[in-house]
Amino acid sequence: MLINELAKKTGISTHTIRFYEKSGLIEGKQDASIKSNNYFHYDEITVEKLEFIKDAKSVGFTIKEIGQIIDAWYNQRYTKAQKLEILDEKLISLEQKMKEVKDMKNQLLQFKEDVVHDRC
Amino acid sequence: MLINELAKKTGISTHTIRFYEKSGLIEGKQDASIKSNNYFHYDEITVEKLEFIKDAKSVGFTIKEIGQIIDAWYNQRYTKAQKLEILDEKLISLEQKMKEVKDMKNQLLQFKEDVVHDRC
DNA sequence: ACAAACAATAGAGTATACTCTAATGTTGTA
DNA sequence: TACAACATTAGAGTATACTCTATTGTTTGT
Repeated sequence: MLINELAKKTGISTHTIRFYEKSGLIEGKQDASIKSNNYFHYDEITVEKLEFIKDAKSVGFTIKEIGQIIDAWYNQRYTKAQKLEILDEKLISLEQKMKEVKDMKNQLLQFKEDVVHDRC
Repeated sequence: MLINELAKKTGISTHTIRFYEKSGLIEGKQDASIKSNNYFHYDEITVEKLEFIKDAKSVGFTIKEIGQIIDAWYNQRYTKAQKLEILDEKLISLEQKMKEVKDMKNQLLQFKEDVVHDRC
């Protein structure tokens, strides 16, 4: 599929898709047999990657971190051990994030208590 | 205390503290009785606020959102109902974030499985 | 044939959140 | 009293992650 279809399928703008491509997160293929244009073609894996990027961004991973995770999955240049190391590292940071969110939740609940009982 | 002591106590640079002050998150007081300088003085509440800002930033709240939460706690201009509304809204977004983090954790665990079983 | 829709590229612009520099004035200590 | 350490303000610079504009070329439907 071409970039417009990809954008519609994922809800991510063509501009942002091109930005992600420049950032190395996804990769389209140009069809050498078509000489009249240099349009990029995208596959279902790219759709999957973009969906993953959306989720990963919302939990606070940076473009760089998302790139590492995608590589840990799709890139053949890494060994199994390297891939697992990257994924374990990200899992640890998610555990940390989970704890931070829980603590913040308790903090806000405490704030609510304080408001209710006029302690602020 | 002056800004340098505040910076040391919180581990936040004087530059960043001033940035937070300009952003309306904290507020120092100038002592009118001292005419020779216009130094700002900070209290323990400000220390508390800065500690909170650190935690709130790490869970992904923006400066604007942190400002709302701080106001919900310390600002007298809001009614009790308004304060509770703000806090409830942030609590909901934390629940959402918790779910996203959990889902991402499962996704990464799945990636690990795929790596281990050579499915990528 | 031709206009509307779509494609690529380069580069400029925006928002957020700092981070640093420069200029200038104040305080504390040897 | 010199001078290092600290204070303020204004404004410039940086990093991240987009977002938009302009230009040029291609494809498709009437």
